[in-house]
Amino acid sequence: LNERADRHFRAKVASFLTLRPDEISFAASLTGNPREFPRGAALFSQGMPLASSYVLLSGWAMRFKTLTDGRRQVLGVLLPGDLVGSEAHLLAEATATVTALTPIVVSEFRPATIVRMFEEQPRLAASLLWMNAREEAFLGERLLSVGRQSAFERVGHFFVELYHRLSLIGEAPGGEFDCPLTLEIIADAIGMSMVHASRTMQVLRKSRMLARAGRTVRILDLARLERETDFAGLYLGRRLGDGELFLQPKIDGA
Amino acid sequence: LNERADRHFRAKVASFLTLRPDEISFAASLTGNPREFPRGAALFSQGMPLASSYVLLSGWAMRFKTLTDGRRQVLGVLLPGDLVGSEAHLLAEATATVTALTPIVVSEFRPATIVRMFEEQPRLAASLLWMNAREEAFLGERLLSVGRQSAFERVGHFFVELYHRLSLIGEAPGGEFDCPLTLEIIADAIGMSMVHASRTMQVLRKSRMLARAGRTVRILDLARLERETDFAGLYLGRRLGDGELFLQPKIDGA
DNA sequence: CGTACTATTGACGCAGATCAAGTTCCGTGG
DNA sequence: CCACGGAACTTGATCTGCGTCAATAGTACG
Repeated sequence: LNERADRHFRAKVASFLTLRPDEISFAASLTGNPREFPRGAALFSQGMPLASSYVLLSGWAMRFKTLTDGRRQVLGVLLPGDLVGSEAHLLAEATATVTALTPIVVSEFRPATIVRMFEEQPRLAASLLWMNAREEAFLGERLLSVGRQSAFERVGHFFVELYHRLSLIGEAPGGEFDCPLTLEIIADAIGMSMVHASRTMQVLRKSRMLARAGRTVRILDLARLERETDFAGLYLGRRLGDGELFLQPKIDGA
Repeated sequence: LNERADRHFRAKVASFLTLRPDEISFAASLTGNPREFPRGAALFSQGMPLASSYVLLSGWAMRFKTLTDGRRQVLGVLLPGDLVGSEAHLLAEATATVTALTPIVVSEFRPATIVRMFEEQPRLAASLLWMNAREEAFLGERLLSVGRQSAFERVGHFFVELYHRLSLIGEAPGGEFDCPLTLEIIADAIGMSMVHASRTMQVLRKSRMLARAGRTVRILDLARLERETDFAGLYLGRRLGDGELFLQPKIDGA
């Protein structure tokens, strides 16, 4: 049960570096101690000091911020294998709220584990930095989209990114996936109103690129969608070789 | 000359942890090898593989992304002491372009230096993660602002953040600072048109909160500006104690 | 089988984009 | 020292993408 769930996390780390046996066992200590949360539960909230970090083992969650009058911006959707809240230990408090979008299973671990990792497993520590860099790249893409794209482009771009991330963990066979996001959440992720998001989804449907019926989303024309939304790729990065800690660039600077 | 410039970087790291002598000398190896770029020069570009990372020693730079038709989104402004491009080694390529907004001095270092840091100086490696987390927090704030705030709030919020960051490095005495950003750049940072940014600046000026004359910006009423733009703080985090690597939270999770 | 989400549709209004002329501010060279 | 040319900025007029409001209709679940 837990065995299958933590596969996603290890697969994610392994997409960055080839794990050695000792590293696999250390990584396992991050994905032990499973814990469940019901749909709607908050793992932690904006402004709160944080006691633990989590690996999301199964289910979906989202990270969002709110203004004092209630306006909300979804910063990102968290999928199985994603690390949650590791950055909030470094800052004094959580800068965003994380809530479960479906019933979820997470693995909780204490900051002390990260400390040990930095001291004993530098390669795993580097992969933490890598995950962080990846998150930041997603945020940058979203900011570009929200700041400079039309409603049509924003919606399309959002779903293309989601599709690619789900594909990586084998959750979008045949371009179709189960999507527990409501229109309101989608709207809050791309910075527009729910009403307009609804109308824009219909344009996408009518132009035969993307269909959403109930919780099922189907990508109808990926190539066109990527072209018309200026989708640039997932920025996953190259894999790390067996011995190396960081990527050795091909071009050497003086 | 270089001595004074690298103070900012060390001060920044030191705001996270108290550097030990060996750590200071290691950090110095990051700020050696200074190199100059003229205004407008690109350190690296979106899509390019990266050979080096940089510490910005003096001057301003910006990080931005563009869509294929030329629309531009500024992701952030880089100030003295900031780390530039460390994440791009982990991903295959730079996800944004970085250009100099003034003549700048940077210190260039090779990825191998980061590797050594992870192996020999875990506390410094952790501070790298901290800087990354801080960057991500800024990006999240910006996304909230661009996605959910009015033009007035966005402009105000942008300058309040800038003011606080400059204050930390002692570059905004008396609420006044030199700002080499053009209106067009400001507009591209907050996702609006230059014309509207211009009009909005005038509203801020007339309401006696913020004035911008030539390259000089003066914060006239910080408290009101922070309140009306829902500014939440800089998320700098607590300082690390002498022995510890990561923050030990006060509340212990099970 | 009602109560509460979630989504759709239409009407209307406005914040902010776009277009088009200026104007001011420089740095540069004559 | 002044004239010139190009940034950077301002101002006004007009337009439109998207927000807001409001009513309706599925859907899901207890």
